[in-house]
Amino acid sequence: MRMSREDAARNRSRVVKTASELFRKEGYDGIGIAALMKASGMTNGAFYKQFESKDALIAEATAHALAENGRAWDKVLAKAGDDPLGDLMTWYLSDLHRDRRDLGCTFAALAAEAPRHGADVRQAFDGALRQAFAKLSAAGGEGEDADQARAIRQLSRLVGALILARAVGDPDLAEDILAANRTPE
Amino acid sequence: MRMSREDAARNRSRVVKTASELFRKEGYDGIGIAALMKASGMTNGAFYKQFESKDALIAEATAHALAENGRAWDKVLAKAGDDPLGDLMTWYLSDLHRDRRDLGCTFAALAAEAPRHGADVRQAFDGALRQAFAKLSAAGGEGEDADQARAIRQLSRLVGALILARAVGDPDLAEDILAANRTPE
DNA sequence: GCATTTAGAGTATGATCATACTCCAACTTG
DNA sequence: CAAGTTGGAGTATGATCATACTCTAAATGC
Repeated sequence: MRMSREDAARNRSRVVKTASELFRKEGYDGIGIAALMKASGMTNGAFYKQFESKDALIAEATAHALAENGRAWDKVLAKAGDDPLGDLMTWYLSDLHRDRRDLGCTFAALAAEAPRHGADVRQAFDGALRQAFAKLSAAGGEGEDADQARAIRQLSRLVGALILARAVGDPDLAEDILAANRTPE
Repeated sequence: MRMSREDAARNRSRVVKTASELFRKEGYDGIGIAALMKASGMTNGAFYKQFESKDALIAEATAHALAENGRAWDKVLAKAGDDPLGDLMTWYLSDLHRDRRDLGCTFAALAAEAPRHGADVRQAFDGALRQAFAKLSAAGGEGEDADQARAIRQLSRLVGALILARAVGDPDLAEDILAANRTPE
């Protein structure tokens, strides 16, 4: 039965949001259209009225997740004290962030799968990465926005640390990895 | 038709080796038993004579890949000059390594998928990570084997950098990420 | 307010998934 | 050399995959 334009748009957004969380949690290949639509409160029949293909949803959900991550960074930086970089790292390397892949950093959750996907997905990573570098650079202070290379190193380290801490079986080792990385350089 | 014990063992090893490469390239969910066996020169019918399940192969192939990576590190360190850490980083962050996911670092290729898999897979990562930390610590010199935390930071950064460089669409950005990380601290 | 459009449900498609059989030639064991 | 064993081929299973239909009630456009 037909919905109003508003309802339909709301439903569509819900699918993108649900997909952005389930892809982060289960991987792009780990969740199918039927399960995705069910988790969004609809049936598979509705999917192709809203999206061209699963690949199209992957691109859109990835961009959505990356934008949401960017807003989360801004929020942390907005309420940061006199050491914004330290606050950002503490938050990023928290146990909570380690345990919530579905709502956490998309770089850590999905960047490793990006090489197997289309140009639109990769370009979303390009843009989000450049923004993250800029924010880290600004938060670092010292050389103002000067040292982009240092920001690149810092983000690389954060992403690697979160991925490794999540991969590990021994919780103590996971904690060691996070703790060792809670330092600016 | 039955093979000799030796032939059967050789076939089994070939499946593990092929799987270790194809899992790294396509992800654990990105390749099926039939395709895997075909790539190993056999048919799916033979698979369950050698392996308990796909999960069992995942654990074995992951351990194999990690062990092979360890040997590659040893080889690089063995022929290193007076800056073993620098040589290791240059090799790890090379364009060649970025482009060959199938033969490259298993941390970068599969650690992001490990949280969705069994204890045996995660434990393989535990052991391989501890070995990598020890090798980095030794290669770093200075405080001898003292500073494990620094080794953890270095590996986190290497793994993150390789993942991000592979994810990106713009080749210049990928190169910037690799270049910025070719520095010891 | 009637004709047209459409979002979503329901269902069908053929491919591929992991797993489980049967069958048999050739190996191993005695 | 005969009997017993087994690795691999071939094939079958039922589930799930992405995608594509039909149908219908309700929203929109005139």
